[in-house]
Amino acid sequence: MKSPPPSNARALRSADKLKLETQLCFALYSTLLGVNKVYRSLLREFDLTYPQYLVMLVLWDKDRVNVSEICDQLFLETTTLTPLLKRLEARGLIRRRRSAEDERQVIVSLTDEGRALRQQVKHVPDCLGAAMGGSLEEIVELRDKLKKVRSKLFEAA
Amino acid sequence: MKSPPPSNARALRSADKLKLETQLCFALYSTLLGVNKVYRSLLREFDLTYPQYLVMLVLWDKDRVNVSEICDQLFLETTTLTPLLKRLEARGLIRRRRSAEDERQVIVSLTDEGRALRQQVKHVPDCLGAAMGGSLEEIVELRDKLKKVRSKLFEAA
DNA sequence: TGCGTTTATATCGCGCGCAATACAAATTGT
DNA sequence: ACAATTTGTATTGCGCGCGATATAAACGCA
Repeated sequence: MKSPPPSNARALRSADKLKLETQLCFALYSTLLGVNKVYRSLLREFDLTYPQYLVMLVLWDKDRVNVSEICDQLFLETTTLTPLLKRLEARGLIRRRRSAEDERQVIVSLTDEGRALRQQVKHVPDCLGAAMGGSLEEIVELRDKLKKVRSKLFEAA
Repeated sequence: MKSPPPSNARALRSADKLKLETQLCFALYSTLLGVNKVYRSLLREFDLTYPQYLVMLVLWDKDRVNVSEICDQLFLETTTLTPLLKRLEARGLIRRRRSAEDERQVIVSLTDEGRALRQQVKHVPDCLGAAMGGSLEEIVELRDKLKKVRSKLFEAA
């Protein structure tokens, strides 16, 4: 009713910026909670978590990569990936072996079961597209805007 | 070079949909990793995590709410919030008391220290805006598109 | 009144996600 | 050749985030 207009019509008052609905970051955060929720129900039958599924995506694209290359592609730390990879190995989807050329490196490769899984999950991206709604154009646009924000964030941090 | 064009020029082949760079979900996931990274460095001095900060945002907007109302606003489960709230209480920022009217409810309220913290962090949203770049219009547009995706995801799951 | 159901919160177990730290292999500089 | 540095991975500790489960309070209804 009597809310005073800010001096600059495009700016927000400090109090408004502290509101949840205003914040892009919270929209991102809460949307990802929804993404995880959907992936959980989709990947449940394969006994996979979403981060594990992401590692499989990396390997299906390029087999036999070392740990730090997976780190780089997924924006994750070794600390996160080492135990995750061990679980994938225990599950029988991947193998981990020290490189012969460079003993420091651990080469991650797909097992036959890991390779075979690809066919079973190939419908998953479509399931998510359906769950999120929107046209292909909208999805591509949103994705590329996020990538831009992501690169800004990682160079800022 | 010799990649066969799909029957529908706007559609993607199943193999391409399984690539990381193609996926909107991974863009979301990895962008949030960047968001968390920036928030960690910003909130470090206040000894706050990002989810804890979100709870404070809820309380600064409306003091004296029960746990499930915080759950609803943050899209989180009680399971996540109960221990988080205990940590905030141990840190001296909030109080937790059983409601007198309904003994099942736990009413969460700000301490003086919790209320005072608001002034100290009010620059944080601007810091993130700067870290993410982009105009206010772009941010608002991206935020609202994410909200739309979020509502779809939660009704799908 | 009494009994089944719903609601609100809590406990437990597990898998991320990262900072701090450790350590061995590889590389570099002298 | 050897010491210092860098690189690649692993270990530990802690805070989410949620499914499965538990429990007490409130409610509904015969």
